[in-house]
This record gives sequence, C-alpha cells and structure tokens, in this order.
Amino acid sequence: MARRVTISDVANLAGVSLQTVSRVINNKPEVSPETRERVLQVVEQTGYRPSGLARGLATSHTATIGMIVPDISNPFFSDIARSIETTAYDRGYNVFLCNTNEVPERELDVLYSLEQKHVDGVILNGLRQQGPELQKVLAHFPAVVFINRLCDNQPYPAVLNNDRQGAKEAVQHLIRSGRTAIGMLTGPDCSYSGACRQQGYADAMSEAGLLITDDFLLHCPPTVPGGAAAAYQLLQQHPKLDALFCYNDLVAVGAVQACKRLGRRIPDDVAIIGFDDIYLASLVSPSLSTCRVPRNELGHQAISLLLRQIDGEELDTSVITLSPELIFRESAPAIT
Amino acid sequence: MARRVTISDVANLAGVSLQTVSRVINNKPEVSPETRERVLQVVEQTGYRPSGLARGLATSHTATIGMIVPDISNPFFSDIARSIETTAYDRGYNVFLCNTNEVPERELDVLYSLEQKHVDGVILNGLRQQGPELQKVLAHFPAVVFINRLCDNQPYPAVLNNDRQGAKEAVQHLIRSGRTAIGMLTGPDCSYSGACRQQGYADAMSEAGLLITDDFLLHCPPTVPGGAAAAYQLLQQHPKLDALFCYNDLVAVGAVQACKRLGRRIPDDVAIIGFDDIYLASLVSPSLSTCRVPRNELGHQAISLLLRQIDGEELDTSVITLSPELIFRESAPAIT
DNA sequence: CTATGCCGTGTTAGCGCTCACGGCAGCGCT
DNA sequence: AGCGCTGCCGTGAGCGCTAACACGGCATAG
Repeated sequence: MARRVTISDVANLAGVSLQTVSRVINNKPEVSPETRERVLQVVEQTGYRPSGLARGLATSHTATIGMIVPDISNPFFSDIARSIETTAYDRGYNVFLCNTNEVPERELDVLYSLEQKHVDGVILNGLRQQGPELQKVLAHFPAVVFINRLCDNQPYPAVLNNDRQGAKEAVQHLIRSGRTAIGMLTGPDCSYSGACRQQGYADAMSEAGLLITDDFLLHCPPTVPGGAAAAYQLLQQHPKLDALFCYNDLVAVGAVQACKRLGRRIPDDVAIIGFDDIYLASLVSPSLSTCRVPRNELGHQAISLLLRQIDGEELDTSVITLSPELIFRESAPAIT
Repeated sequence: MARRVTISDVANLAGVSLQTVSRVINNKPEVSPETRERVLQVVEQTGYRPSGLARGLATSHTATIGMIVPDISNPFFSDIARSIETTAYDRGYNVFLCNTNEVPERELDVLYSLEQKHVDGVILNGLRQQGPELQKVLAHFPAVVFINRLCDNQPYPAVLNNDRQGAKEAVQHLIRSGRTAIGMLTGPDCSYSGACRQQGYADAMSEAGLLITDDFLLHCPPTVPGGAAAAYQLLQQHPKLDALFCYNDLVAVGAVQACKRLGRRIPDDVAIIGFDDIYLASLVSPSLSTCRVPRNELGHQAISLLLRQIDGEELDTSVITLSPELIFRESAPAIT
C-alpha cells in the first residue's frame, strides 16, 4: 500500500500553501480561478483524497452516523437499514452498522464505541435498553433519533409506527370476522413495539366486550421458531382459541406452522394476523394477513430528522407517527 | 452536548502527564500500579473515552472496516453482513455498511469514501465493477477480501462458494429426475456468481449429452419480480421446458409464481431449483429445492482473512472455497 | 497623494492522540 | 564511590487538516 498523498504534497506540487489547497477542496470562494485550476489538476494527478480523520479532528464533524439495529438479518430491519443507508449516502454520510443481536447490554457497548468514533449522530432502532446509563451516553451525541420507541424523560426526536392503532384495527378485523377467543403472541418482553401492540389488542378486545386474560397472551422471540413454539403452547393449553394476533410476521409464520402441526385449518379453525408485512408475508402459504409498516418511510424520516439535527436545527420534541395499513390475505381474509 | 473530556483533562486531574494516561488506557506495562489505579479512577469519574479520530491520525489504525454489499435487504447479503458484523465487533472493529444498490459506479464511489475514512480493510461482496480503476483504488486499502468473486490480475484473498460445483450438482439432480429440457435464469449479467453457476449448468448438461442452447438461458434481476418476468417469458417461448434452474432463491420464487400463472404444476410439469437456501426457501409453497450456501461461514471466513491481513500477515493468494449443499424440497424432490 | 477597502494568499495554532526519545530515581555490582 | 541497569515518568514532535488571523497588492474613495 503506497503512502497516502497529503494536502502538503499537493500544496508543494502546485506551488501554493496548504491553506489554498484546503480552500480549493472545500470549495471556498476566495481563490482565483487560475490557482484553483492548478490545484485541481494536481489533485487529479496525484489522486489526493483528504483525510477524514484529520478533517474530523479539526472540525469535529465526521460525516458518519451510527445505526443500531437488533438484528440486520431480520428483513424488517434490513429494509429500514437500506433506506437509511441510501439517504445517508446521498447526503455524503457513511453509516456504521451496529447489530445488538437482541442483547440489551450490547446496546450500551456499541454506543460507547460509536462515541469514540465521533459519529455525527445515531439512529436507535428497536432499542431495548433503558435507564440513566442510556441517557448519559446519549448526551454525548450531537444528534439522536429513535425509531419505534419513545425515550422516557429525555425528549429525543422519534419516528414511530402507530403500533397501537394498527394492532387495534387488526384485532377488530378478527372480531368482525366472528372470532371471540383471540390470543396474542406478544414478542420479546422488553420490546416497546410489543407493548404498544398489546395495548392495541386490549383496546379492541375491551371495546368489543371480549374476555381479556393473561392466559391468552404469551411472550416469544421475534422469530419463526419462537412463534411456532409459543403458538403451539398456547393452542395446546387453550384449544378454544380461534384467532392469533402475532407480534410480527415471522412469529405469524411460526404460528402457521404450529397450526399445521396441530391439524388446525387456517383460517377456518384459527385466523392469524401478523405485523410488518415483510416480503415473506405475501409468499408463504397461506399468505399472511398483516399490518403493513411503512419501513422505507420510517427509515427515510429518521435519517432526515437526524440530518436536520446535525445541521443545527432544534427539534427535541419532534415525533413523527406513521400509520400502518391492514393487508388482507388468506390467513384472515377480508370480510366480503 | 457537553464538551468531550480529553486525555489532558484526565492527566491534569490525575496529576500525571498525557503520556502516562496514554499508557494506562493502552495497557502498556511501564506504569506503577498506584498511578495506574489513580488514572483509572479519573477515567471512570469523568467518563473519558479516547478519541478514535486522534488515535487514528496518530497510529493510522482506525478499528473500522468497510463492507460493500449490493443490497442489504436481500436476505442472502444481510445474513453475511450479520456474520461479518458480529465477528468484527467481537474483535473491536466497527463496520461501515455500504449498499451499492446494484449500481456498479457506486462501488467505486463508496470505495473512495471508505478510503477517506481510513478504514483498516474492506470486504467486497458480490462486486460487479471491474478494471483498472478498481485495482487502483483497492491499492489504497491496507487489507482487502473478496466474497464470491475472484479479482482478475491482482491477487487478493477471497472466500468463495463453489458455485460451479453446486450448480452442476443441482442440474445433475434435475437430469437424474428425468428432466431433459432444462432452462436457466442466470441472474444479472455482470454477476460473477451468475457466470459460475451458468458454467456448472453447462458442465452438467454437456456431460449428460443434453442440448445447450442460449434460448434456454435468460438474464434477470436477482429478485422475485425479476425471476417471475423472466420465467414467464422463457416458459412462454419454450413450452417444452420441464425444469428451471435459478440464479437464486428469490428468482426461483418468481419462477414458481410464473408457473402458477401459466398453469404449470410444480414439480410435475416444471421442476425448480433455486440457489442460496435463504430462509424463505423452506417457507414458501411449494418449498424450494435449492443449493445451500454457507453464508455464516462465508462471512466469518472473510472477516477472519481480513483481520489477519490487518494484523500484518501476507496472504495475497489465499482463496478459501466452501462447498454448497443440495437441499431437496418440494419443487424438485429427492429421487426415492 | 494618502487612506480605506477588498481580494488572494500565507502563517500560526491547535484538534487529541501516540511514538521516540530523554531524564531521574533507586538498585546491585565491582 | 562509580558504573550500568531497570522502572517509572515526562517532553517534544508530528499525524493531516481547518479556523483565525496576518499580510501584501491593487483599486477605489476622499
């Protein structure tokens, strides 16, 4: 690997001072056209590329952001990640991918490492961690945006999906379809969205005067096997359940598997509704009714909020709430 | 956001020099236990965290790597990404996620930006770009590893899936199942893996003395709609095709959709084999026979090679080839 | 003709850290 | 006593860049 060419190399070759080169590469106006041209030629020839490190040290602005997700291999998050990365890149930012693998302690760890890296901002996606430690480390970042989670006490901007409303509508649909014993697989017990969706479930149930019992609720990992195991258990214990509302589509696919194993027909015996509308939902059989979360929009709004903060806007209390849309497929068909 | 606490703040508070603090935080031996303890206490109190920028500038080692993928929302790549990020993080590295969205020019652009960021190494995944420009920019990185692509001329380490062998076995399976008119959806025309898989297809066909004609081959985007459109076209033009070998599982799912639309039964009329064995493959109906690519292993080996390079090992010519495994499911069942 | 302004450029300092030194005790040895 | 050694610690320079100021030259105004 050849030695990097530095700004002073360029300055020497062009016969000007460092500062002039700096002015040229930063598009500052106070340079004569001829000098600018000469410098640009040398830059071109030498393949000079300014050091982001040195620049960052001098300006405390690194053109990098951190993105924390529980699991990038979960299509829900990889869609959001893609949308964030694309917009960030268009605006000249690089994105650190930080996977927490659903381990809350790791969330703090990655935040510490991002702080060391001087990121200009950080997007927190589906964060589990809470408490003063979190507040403390977040205070060290120039910009913070939450996705799908509100931060207690400290007002940070956030982009939310209206989980409660979406869940309520989903469960209302089940009720209107004639279901009365509706269970819910509520996802990880430290999930904020899980709690919101559970509230929506309770809203719909109580409005309809239906029985709400903890017996019909079960936490589970947000995965297909997690959903399968939980659904199996729930359906075994409560054979009269005629519908399952699931934390997300992966869990719903697991629920479908459990139904097949138990010989329950979908949707005749058990109707199933998922959440998110990941691509998979339309592809499995029976295809999943689900609550579509606008993931691209979620990511896009998040990075936009972040960049506005970085650019100096004060928007501590901004909360953007996006509305999900109920999608009817085979596992809980539309009412005709 | 509070001002960052620097090494000299810590030094002052602890009543020692900068250098001593530096020694402590870098675990250098030449510090007395008492001094070390005192410094560590101040570090703890102040929440001091060394600046990665300054450190990087002084050491030209940033503990960051770049990871270039065509599309993080493609489960094939998000699985690899996860595996890379996890291992990298365990070794103290942060990972830049760079999505090229399948645009070859963007590959060069992101490499330039990663160069500016002084990454310690870069992992290139499913790269499309070729030629001298690429060689030139890659020369600026301390470490480079390719995944699923060999780099012409310049010998860089690589981790490969044995696409050709896997494809050959897949097509051989189709032939043994009695199929004679086997088409292939070959994926993007600049895909290296696509070319390898096509070779494997040709190997199997010619060994079996079967007709190889360009008419049975069709490029397509590596997506479900891409596969669906291409399969539809191919099956329309050549109704006698009794099997389709697909670039990847997404394309295969598209092929399944096309068959359904055309009223072809799977596998009776048309057998289908995909590639990769993404999670989806086992979930769709009919479930997909496919060639399983060890994605975790791919990612893990890649990051290991990269870190070894960063640590100074010379392994220019290392090429690790992993073997895929044929998985039999409904779309092209095992021969009983 | 001098004072004032601006334009283009150079100079200095500093961002926060590490590396290569150098210094100074205190020890054991001749 | 004098020597070298080791253990511990500090100093200076420099990584590559930018912000702030300084400066010469020219045009304009008074």
